[in-house]
Amino acid sequence: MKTKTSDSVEDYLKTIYDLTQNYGLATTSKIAEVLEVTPASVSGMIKKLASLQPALVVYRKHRGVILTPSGNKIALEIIRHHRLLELFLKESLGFSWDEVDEEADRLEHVISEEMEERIAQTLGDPVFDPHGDPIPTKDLLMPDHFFVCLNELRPGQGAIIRRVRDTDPDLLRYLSGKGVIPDARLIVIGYSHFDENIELKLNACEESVVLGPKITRQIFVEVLPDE
Amino acid sequence: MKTKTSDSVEDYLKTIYDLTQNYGLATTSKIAEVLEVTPASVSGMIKKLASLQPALVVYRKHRGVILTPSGNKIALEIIRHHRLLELFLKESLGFSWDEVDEEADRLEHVISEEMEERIAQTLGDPVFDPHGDPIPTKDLLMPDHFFVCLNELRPGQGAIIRRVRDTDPDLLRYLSGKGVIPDARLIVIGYSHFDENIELKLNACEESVVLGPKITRQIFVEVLPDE
DNA sequence: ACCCAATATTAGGCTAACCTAAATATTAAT
DNA sequence: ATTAATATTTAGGTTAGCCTAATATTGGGT
Repeated sequence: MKTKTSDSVEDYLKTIYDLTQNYGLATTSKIAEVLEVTPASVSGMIKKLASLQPALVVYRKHRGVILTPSGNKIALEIIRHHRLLELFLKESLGFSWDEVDEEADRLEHVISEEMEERIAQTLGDPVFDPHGDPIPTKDLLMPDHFFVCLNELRPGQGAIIRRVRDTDPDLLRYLSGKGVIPDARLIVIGYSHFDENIELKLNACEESVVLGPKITRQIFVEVLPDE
Repeated sequence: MKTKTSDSVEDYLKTIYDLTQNYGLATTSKIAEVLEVTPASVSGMIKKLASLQPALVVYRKHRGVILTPSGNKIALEIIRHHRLLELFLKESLGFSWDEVDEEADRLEHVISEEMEERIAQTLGDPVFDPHGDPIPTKDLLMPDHFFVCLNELRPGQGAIIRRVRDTDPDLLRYLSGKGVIPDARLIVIGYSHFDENIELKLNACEESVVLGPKITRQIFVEVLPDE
């Protein structure tokens, strides 16, 4: 009977997956920053992950790290847990979207296969979590998602928000206060190429909003055809 | 900012609470058996718990251990988590009563105050978990429960099952198969003082059941007045 | 091409929680 | 009251995952 991978290892694999997807590559210092440990600890753990049987990562010193198929599988299992839990906490217990990430970060390591399955069934095998992040299927395939990054839009373009890829509760509360949430319809009404600010008019709100690139790079939309 | 007590410490405190309640006293070897560690490990941990500031247990060598008020408080917090979770898993996710203990054992350490609160609200501040074990209130008072142990009943007496105080999934499945579950109505139809076996006729079942003392000592009932 | 700043790695230690084996205390039985 | 059996504690060791400080590598700017 193979013993369960530790919470810590699961956290590293999930982080490497996320950074690789959203950042292009997973570096020692980025991992350290996300997990709130020192770079030295990351070096040590990565070396260990690379030398496990089977290896969970491929490691070239000073070059960053990528997941092996085994590592990827575990990462996707945890990410499925995490995203199912986020949606479950929101739908079944009434959590708000800025609170679910933190709670799911702890629960993701301890739920059984059976609980995962029951949650998925209760929610009707959902494809997106409350932030619009895709939920891996039961056989660990990541659903395709073809959304456009909000920072690519220009004045005149209409769109529907599909994904807000950030976990900072303060930011999420700020955004939902302005109506910037998944499924909201908007039109871009301004752009400044100096600071890359984008001004939006949400259908559901009177006031327009100006968002900087740090935020717009985390938001993905479905572009609507011109009227 | 006081740092969270470890899962391990929480497990010890919960176990000491349970053994003290159900067994009279918590000995090193009983704790070791429940937690599936060696008695040597228990000795070590108990010494540590007793020397913490504030102490969580009072320890007299070779005499067993009891909880201090601080230790009791933490134990009750975990037991509240555990029992709320058991009921939640059964009511909201459709788990059966023999599965919930194991799942709750892992979840109890990681849910936030807020999640505890939301679960309690969703369930309407319940007083008993699926096995009939009382759930401590939000301010950590253990509800009174005046039930009689099934092994004290004799032929002719009627009763309603209120609590089945066991966590073994096999036993729980066996009992529910025979109709022996909380809220079931029964009449005692036989007793043997040689082996302390008690024979029951459940209202809901055709067949009668004979249960040995090891089982009847774990079952508590509300005795019905004579007809 | 060189050097410096940024990034990453190694070396050496610490702590929590477990283990085994040996020593000691308690209890029950003669 | 002694002894054997049982229960408990101590001594010493392991492992995972973290830390700090020291060292090494890389890559951009001149």
